[in-house]
Amino acid sequence: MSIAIENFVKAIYNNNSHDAHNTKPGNIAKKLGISSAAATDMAKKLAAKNLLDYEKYQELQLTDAGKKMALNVIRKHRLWEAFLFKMFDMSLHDIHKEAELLEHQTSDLLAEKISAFLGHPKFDPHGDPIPNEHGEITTTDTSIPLSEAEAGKNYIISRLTSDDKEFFEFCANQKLKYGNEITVSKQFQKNKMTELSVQNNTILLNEDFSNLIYVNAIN
Amino acid sequence: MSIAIENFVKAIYNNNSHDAHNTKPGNIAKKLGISSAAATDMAKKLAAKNLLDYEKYQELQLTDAGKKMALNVIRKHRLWEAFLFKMFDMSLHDIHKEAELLEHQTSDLLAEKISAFLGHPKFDPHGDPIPNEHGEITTTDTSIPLSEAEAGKNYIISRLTSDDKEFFEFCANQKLKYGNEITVSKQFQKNKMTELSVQNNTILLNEDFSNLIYVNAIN
DNA sequence: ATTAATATTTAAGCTTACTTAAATATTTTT
DNA sequence: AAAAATATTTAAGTAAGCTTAAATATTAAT
Repeated sequence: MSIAIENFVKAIYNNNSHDAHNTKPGNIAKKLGISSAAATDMAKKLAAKNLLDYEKYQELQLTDAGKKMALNVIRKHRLWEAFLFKMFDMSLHDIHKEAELLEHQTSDLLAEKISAFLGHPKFDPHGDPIPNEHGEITTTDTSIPLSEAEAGKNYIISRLTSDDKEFFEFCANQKLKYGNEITVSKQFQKNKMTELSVQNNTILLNEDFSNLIYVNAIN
Repeated sequence: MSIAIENFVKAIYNNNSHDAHNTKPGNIAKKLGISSAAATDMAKKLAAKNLLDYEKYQELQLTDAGKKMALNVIRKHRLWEAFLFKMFDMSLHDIHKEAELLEHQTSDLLAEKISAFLGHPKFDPHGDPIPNEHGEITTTDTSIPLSEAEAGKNYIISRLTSDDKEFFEFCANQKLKYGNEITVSKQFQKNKMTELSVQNNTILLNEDFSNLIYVNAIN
């Protein structure tokens, strides 16, 4: 299957994985940087290939085959991220961009070699789960966005969910990394800011950023 | 530039690098597995982009820009080969196939990271020279095909010039690896066979294979 | 030096993956 | 519930990268 098709099913899967209501052609088109017309066209073509269900004006729904394809690409993406992160001194954003390209040109064999080399990791450097070779995600995610965390409690950063360069640069500078421990000191209700401390730094986050950072409470 | 274009200039460069007379559209077409008509079309298009000189019925000649592009792709190919060879237990043939895909999806930045990690190697696992980041090959090749080696002399294997799976499997089994020392025991003139020994094995090669293995004499 | 065999080029056509513009349907607002 | 705003779909068209078949040129053989 082509790169365009792989990116299409991946975009649907990613848009669909948490909430489930932004997979109309227009949403996917925006994510991929193509026109809505192109997305509608592609949706029809992929429906014919049995990768998704298409009904006019409805949300696009991946079939099992479509999900499997998406998860296979996502697996390769996240394995590359984990691998490049371990091997080279590169920013999360640069790593993401490389993985975005390499994911489509990686055999299942090479993916397995990378996975084995890394000890079959369950998460990538953003904390996103890595599907196994059968396209299954075996971990259950109990994390919540930082915007919903409770003041006075401690958390571990479990996911950084963004592709944005500025976001990653900010996180890197402020030690907001996957696996790091933080303490939420205050949630400002009116202006929706979150105050927290990491490694003796106090940081104030607006809602945009605190929604992109997922955390797990420490018992 | 597209993958098709990168492969096209690469094929011309490779066909042209030793001898210089098999770069007509038909030769390139055969190498790329496309029709001659498609190759002629592409040649005209690339001439318009100033990547090569095209004259009807003549050999295709890369311009400086075309050579630079070819060498940039070849650099990435050979860096990937060296990297995968070092990191993973994979056959030379499999490594070649992966590199053939990855070479087109690798930023200059990542290529530099790989090169630095490997200590800026000058050769890939086949013994082919790795161009530097400016597209220059700084090593001079004094090797000769094994078919032209002298009986009774010792040599170091300097290049294995093939993409063929059977060839690589044979070489791997017979310890015919880049850098290994061999002794040529006899050249059979009539049937063009070469007899040699590697690590206490005696091997008889036909012309097909002895032309693909390049060696350097040991003083 | 013709003829025969090959190779290259031209021409017409196809598929993929887009585009823009217009038509149509859905959603939101009032 | 109708009007306004928004989104989706349809239609027509484009560029890249191929194909096959026919025309033309080159190369090899007699």
